[in-house]
Amino acid sequence: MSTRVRFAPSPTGRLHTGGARCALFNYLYARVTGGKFILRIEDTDVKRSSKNYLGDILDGLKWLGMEWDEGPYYQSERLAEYSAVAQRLIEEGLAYRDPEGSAAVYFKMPKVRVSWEDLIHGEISFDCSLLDDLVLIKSDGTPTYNFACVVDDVGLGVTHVIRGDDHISNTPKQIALYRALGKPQPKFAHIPLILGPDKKRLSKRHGAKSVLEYRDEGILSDALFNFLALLSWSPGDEREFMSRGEIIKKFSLKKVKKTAAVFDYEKLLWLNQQYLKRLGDEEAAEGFKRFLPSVERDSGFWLEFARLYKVRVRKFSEIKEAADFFFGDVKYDESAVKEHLFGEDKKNLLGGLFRRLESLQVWEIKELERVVREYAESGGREAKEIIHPVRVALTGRTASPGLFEVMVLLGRQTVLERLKRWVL
RNA sequence: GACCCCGUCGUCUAAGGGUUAGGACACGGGCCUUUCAAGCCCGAAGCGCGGGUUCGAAUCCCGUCGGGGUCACCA
Repeated sequence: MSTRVRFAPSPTGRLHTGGARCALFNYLYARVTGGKFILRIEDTDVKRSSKNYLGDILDGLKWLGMEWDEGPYYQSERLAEYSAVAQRLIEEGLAYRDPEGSAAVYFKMPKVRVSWEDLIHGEISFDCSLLDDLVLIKSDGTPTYNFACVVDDVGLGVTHVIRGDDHISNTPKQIALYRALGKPQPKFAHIPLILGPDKKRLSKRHGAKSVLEYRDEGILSDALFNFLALLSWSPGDEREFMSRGEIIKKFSLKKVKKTAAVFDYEKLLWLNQQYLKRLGDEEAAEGFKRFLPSVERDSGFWLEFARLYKVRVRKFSEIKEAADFFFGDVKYDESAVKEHLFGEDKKNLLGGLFRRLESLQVWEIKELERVVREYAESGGREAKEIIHPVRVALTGRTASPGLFEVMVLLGRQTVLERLKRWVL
């Protein structure tokens, strides 16, 4: 029988990191087993559900490249089914109506010990006599989570329930329901939660943002996919930088750890940079442009710009700060100016170079480098003694891509203009 | 509090009865170099604790401590 797994988010919030990782493991398991990845929307809480959240979830899944094979199914469209099943349980004497007279239906919790062989944790057992009778149908006629979940997992023929550890305590209740329904229970795999730096469950504060926010700050889909896969799972060897194909090929629930993982944003950035620097110049340029003012530059500029910067930032959004001097006037860093541009000597130095550059016909990397080095030599100086001040004059800072590349990208006019400010 | 789950460098992890406990991020140092990155090299850093079992325990068992999760007519 082929595997059927599902991701069943509730549209009461955006697709955050934890949800995305849960979806990912389901997705990977479906792909590695050649089964189906089903999407079900648990929208029975009408008051808290919203169209915006739903959109965020669907867009997030698509952006991460986790296309579902079936669905989305909506629980809000299956209310009649839940009522019918509840009715049947009442008739069989396994459930009863609210004695107070509301429309609520309760399940008679069997006072037995249940256990299951969890695919991640091994045997887990729980004494159901500790549990109260379970509300199946609320007084407003809508089903509760545990009930709708079981009815739908049965209806959709779900074979493996892969979900967060926080559902372990729901599992005994659901197993009791499967038994009452006379249906075989699926395999359960409870995957560890993702924790924040404070070792608490990931919250808004640190990382539980929508996956779309990662997209919007210039994290690559491939990188987040790769990073999420590595939380509580590893292929067993020492590989970390892996394509989707490799991950799908290697994924196995057996290699999923039992321990919760702390979400390390720094490592995500590192992984993202690994992807970024391997990007083609054209693609990288498009990514950078999203965070830059829209200015007219030819494609030659953008390709070179991307080539220089894709190894210097960890995510696209960092370009705004890193390369601001290309797209507006320079913001001079005070201490850099103080160190490299103060004094008569520096001004004379730059003045001499300014005159040589002014008369230069060819504005190319090699030629510029030749001129600067010759100029330095003629004055008995090391090249860096002139390169550093020029860099500060042109970029306002002490760190930038190679100076001659920068000079070419900036263009003759801008270079001479900025240099002139420090001459006299 | 009750119940359930879980403890390997700061973090992500590998190995799992006999290894100098391996890798990665971050951190420190070096090389390269016009600076910054990238890259390469080196370094510091870990089996929560206590008992067993065993010739031998990070690994198995028990306890303890610590962390997390769940205890809704929310999902």
